Amino acid sequence: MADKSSKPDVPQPGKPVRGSKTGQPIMVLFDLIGRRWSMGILWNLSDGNRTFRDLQERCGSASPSVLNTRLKELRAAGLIYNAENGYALTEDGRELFVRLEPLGDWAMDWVEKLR
Amino acid sequence: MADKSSKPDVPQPGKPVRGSKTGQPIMVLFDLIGRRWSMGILWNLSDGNRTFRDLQERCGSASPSVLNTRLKELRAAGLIYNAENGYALTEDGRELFVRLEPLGDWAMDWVEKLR
DNA sequence: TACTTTGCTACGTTTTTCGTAGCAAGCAAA
DNA sequence: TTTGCTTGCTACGAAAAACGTAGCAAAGTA
Repeated sequence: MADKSSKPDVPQPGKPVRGSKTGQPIMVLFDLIGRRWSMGILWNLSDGNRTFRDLQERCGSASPSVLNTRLKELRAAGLIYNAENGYALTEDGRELFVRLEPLGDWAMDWVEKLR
Repeated sequence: MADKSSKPDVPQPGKPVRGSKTGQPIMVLFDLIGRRWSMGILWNLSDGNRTFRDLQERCGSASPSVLNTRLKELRAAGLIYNAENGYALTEDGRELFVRLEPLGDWAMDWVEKLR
């Protein structure tokens, strides 16, 4: 594994790999969680551990390869870890989730309004 | 393969174009804002109107084409609008930002910890 | 032992994003 | 009026990311 000849794949957390050059913390965070499935993964881990397959189902159309990439990224960033019975949020991950949670209720109203 | 002469480009809000099949509101929202630059744009509009160029600078490496796409998406979703002096948050956009704001302080601590 | 589930990797194909290069419109001197 | 600047965007080829599917080793189950 870790074939360096073809894929860079997993970005290092803390360094703005790609994205905002400013280096502002919020932008570093956005660069990490502002990707497909990242927030969905965190959201789905919030109420208990989930296996890879669980997450695949809950994240609808995420292919196993991207899902795997996202999981590695989030793990490298210290937001999730590999528990015995699947993936789980770390303390940091839970803290982040707490800040994400209010989006849930708001999204309901917003989607409602759009229809 | 549909029409080749024009780009689909702008997804319709409210319909999970690509992404989560579940249709859960939060996933619809994540599908919109969980893309490169989306949250950064909202963040940068929070403290006043910004021109296209302003946003380009603040969003570091966003190319004008993606930036334009993101702006169209957010506008279609009713989160931003085209004011006389640049782009601005709508009422909904401001409401969303309020829920995003706590991430800023947390990100500072988090990035600090990572170093 | 054989079968199933799980967690992933490989890999070829689409989609997205990037990185320029324009270009029309507005403005502001000259 | 012409010239030159800035702004908001579009075009387009190239690179990177995401997709979809196949497949495989390990662990669990019958």
